Amino acid sequence: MPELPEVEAVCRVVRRPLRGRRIVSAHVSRRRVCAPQTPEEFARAVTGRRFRAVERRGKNILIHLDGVTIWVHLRMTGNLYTIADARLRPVSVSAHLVLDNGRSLVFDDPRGLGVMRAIPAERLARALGPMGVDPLAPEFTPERFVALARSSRAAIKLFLMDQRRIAGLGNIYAAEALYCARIDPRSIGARLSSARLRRLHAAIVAVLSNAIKSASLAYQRPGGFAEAEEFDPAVYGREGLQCRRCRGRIRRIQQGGRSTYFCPRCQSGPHHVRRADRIRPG
DNA sequence: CTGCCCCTGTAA
DNA sequence: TTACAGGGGCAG
Repeated sequence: MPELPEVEAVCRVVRRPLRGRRIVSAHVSRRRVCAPQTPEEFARAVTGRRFRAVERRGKNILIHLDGVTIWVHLRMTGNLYTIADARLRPVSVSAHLVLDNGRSLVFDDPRGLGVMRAIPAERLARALGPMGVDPLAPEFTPERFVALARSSRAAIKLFLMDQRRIAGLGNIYAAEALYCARIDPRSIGARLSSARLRRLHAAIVAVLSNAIKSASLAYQRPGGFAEAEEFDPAVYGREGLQCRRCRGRIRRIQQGGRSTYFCPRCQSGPHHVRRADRIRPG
């Protein structure tokens, strides 16, 4: 379930119980989670090391030990938390680390799509691959955003979700930000005015900051944030329902193989490229 | 760009 | 039973 706000919440929650602790042992119950490393290699790489810092970059969690970083990506259903007794861990746990105070850090992931790998410090940047600017970092300025968006010929929602451009926006908050800024998700970035793009920039920051607040509050107990979720989307998952702003009807379309929700009445655009606008090849 | 894959759970 | 799910990587 996690997008940037939930990943940030996970980091905040896990920071305190890990502070100063050492890893006594590591156990992988789903080989895929640390592939292409073997569970043995993973365990060897992290056992005995001490926690130094927990950092978020986009939707990635970096748990820095001395000399090695545990790279965690929660994907769709991953969750990270500590429990008092590893024997009480749920069956959906992909891996767990036993700490020197007896507690355990568990990577709970029902769908098993998540990733937890040990990366030596010198190989970290390469392992993470090309990553865009984090929308909550100071470098995420309106100017930078406008320039980025202006250079994109993709539909604006796909652009927002491209982690190589902006790291951290996912399907929910991309849709919510576009709704907030009243921009049609099918709009082409390069064709949007800088005024509208600046509005979108502000919307992204506002939507994410707000979501972090509710995610941090909601995510306090093991078991996940799903049931505690207080955040109620304006468009996401509301197909057929009434728009709260204009009483239009929320629509669902497909973009990049995923659902996009928006209000066709109050989210307008320079629209997706129409046939008539295209220049004939040849 | 699209479609398919990874995997499991849930709802219609 | 099918469709869909807030992730991303890959092939075509």
